[in-house]
Amino acid sequence: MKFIETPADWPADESAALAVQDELRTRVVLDEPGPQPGAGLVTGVDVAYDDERDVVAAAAVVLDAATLTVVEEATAVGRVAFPYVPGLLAFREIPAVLAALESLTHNPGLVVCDGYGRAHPRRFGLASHLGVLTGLPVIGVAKNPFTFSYGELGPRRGDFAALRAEDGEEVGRALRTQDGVKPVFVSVGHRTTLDNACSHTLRLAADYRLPESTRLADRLCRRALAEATA
DNA sequence: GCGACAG
DNA sequence: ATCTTGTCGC
Repeated sequence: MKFIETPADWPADESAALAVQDELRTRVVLDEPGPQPGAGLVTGVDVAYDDERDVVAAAAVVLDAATLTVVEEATAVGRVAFPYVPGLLAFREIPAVLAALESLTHNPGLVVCDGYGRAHPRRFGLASHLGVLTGLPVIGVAKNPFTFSYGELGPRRGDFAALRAEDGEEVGRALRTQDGVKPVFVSVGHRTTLDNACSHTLRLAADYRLPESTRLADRLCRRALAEATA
């Protein structure tokens, strides 16, 4: 377990955070295919909060992409760095996630996080932000649609519908990972294509609606929070 | 101006 | 995210 250090220059308010997003968004790389689905390592990251006690816990779980076997786990705990503001989630989660990722001994490979990447009001959600700061390929898999809408999609695993911005651009996809179950919302963060992001998501969600990486990271950060709070 | 709104 | 019991279904 590692202690979370919030960067000294972390934005203190919403307008400062917006300025940071505006600057960093230009550094997102979208012309790389990214890791091949099913090969190498995939790392799930997640964060849990106890706002009452101002405590945050993050977890990073490294999986073998082919077998979905756990290769390594890391956690970090500390103080909450930013309030939850829709559109500024990254400022709340990233210091904790970075701390967890930094204590890993393995190269994370593809990082999978909760939330969005390009499917964001300013095209710079958590997955994009994390990607730019680490240089790693990152995708975002969210449980709920944000401000974007999507059309009807088939009922079977693998069926999907585009998540489109006002200008018609496809910023992500609503992807059905299990037959007859509510879809997840996939978008590119950094250094991957949307097609590959969806392929990875489907492979990781072999048995449940959510990717195994997120399920394991979620369990681990909750456990770390409980221990830190106890 | 008001509401909606990833985690 | 988090607060929380029972309950419907395989």
